[in-house]
Amino acid sequence: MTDLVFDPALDIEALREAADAATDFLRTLANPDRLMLLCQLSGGERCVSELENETGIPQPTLSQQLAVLRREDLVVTRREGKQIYYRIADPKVLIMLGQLQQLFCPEV
Amino acid sequence: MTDLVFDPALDIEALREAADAATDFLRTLANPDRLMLLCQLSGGERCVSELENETGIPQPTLSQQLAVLRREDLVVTRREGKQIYYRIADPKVLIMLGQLQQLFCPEV
DNA sequence: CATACGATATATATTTATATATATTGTTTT
DNA sequence: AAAACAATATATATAAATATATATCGTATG
Repeated sequence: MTDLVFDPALDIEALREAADAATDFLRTLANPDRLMLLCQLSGGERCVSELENETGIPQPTLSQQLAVLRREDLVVTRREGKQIYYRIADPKVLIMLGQLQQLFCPEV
Repeated sequence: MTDLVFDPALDIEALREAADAATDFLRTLANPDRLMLLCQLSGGERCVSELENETGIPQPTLSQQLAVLRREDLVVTRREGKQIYYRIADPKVLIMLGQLQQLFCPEV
């Protein structure tokens, strides 16, 4: 019998609240387009047209998915002339990307 | 400028494949009921009625969400008389639960 | 003011969640 | 062994959320 990963002292309502917060976060990552965008942004900020070239995601889809990431405060933007640059704003994203890479990109 | 979390040598098609696999996994976890069930199971196997008592999730919902976890091979079952016992079958689940606990249950 | 860049709106399709009812499997009692 | 009961699974219907494509709009720059 392994140890509990979640402490039993964390009662059921507390667990449910934590689970709600965690699933909000997970749902936001759980889309291939958004996950790829975050991977690109993990290497530093990018403007929309750069992301479009790097990922091949069509612009309106890109814009919609970036809006989701903005709404969840996972990224922030900065305007420079006509370009809008995106960067990761939540450190949890980088932690989770590192973990996912270990689990799903073992060869790297 | 931080380092890329994902190696650039991982070209875009490879990245997309990894992203697809990762998002399948994330989507399965990205539901409060399923996440709570996995948290309970992280402490060792449980039968359905135990899970029902511990989580308060109504039985048909429980059974449906457990079916999702089975279909994705995240859990396996064992019958003992009338009871069916569930346990975690994929080590990635435990790793991810530990990570989520660090990110979302800092007080524990 | 024309053009480039990006955001927003709308429509449609697909997926996922939730509730209720019913079926299946196994156990216990007679 | 048949009947009654308990545990779990499945089916069906409906509602809600999400994804995807297309079209349109706004803003900044040259």
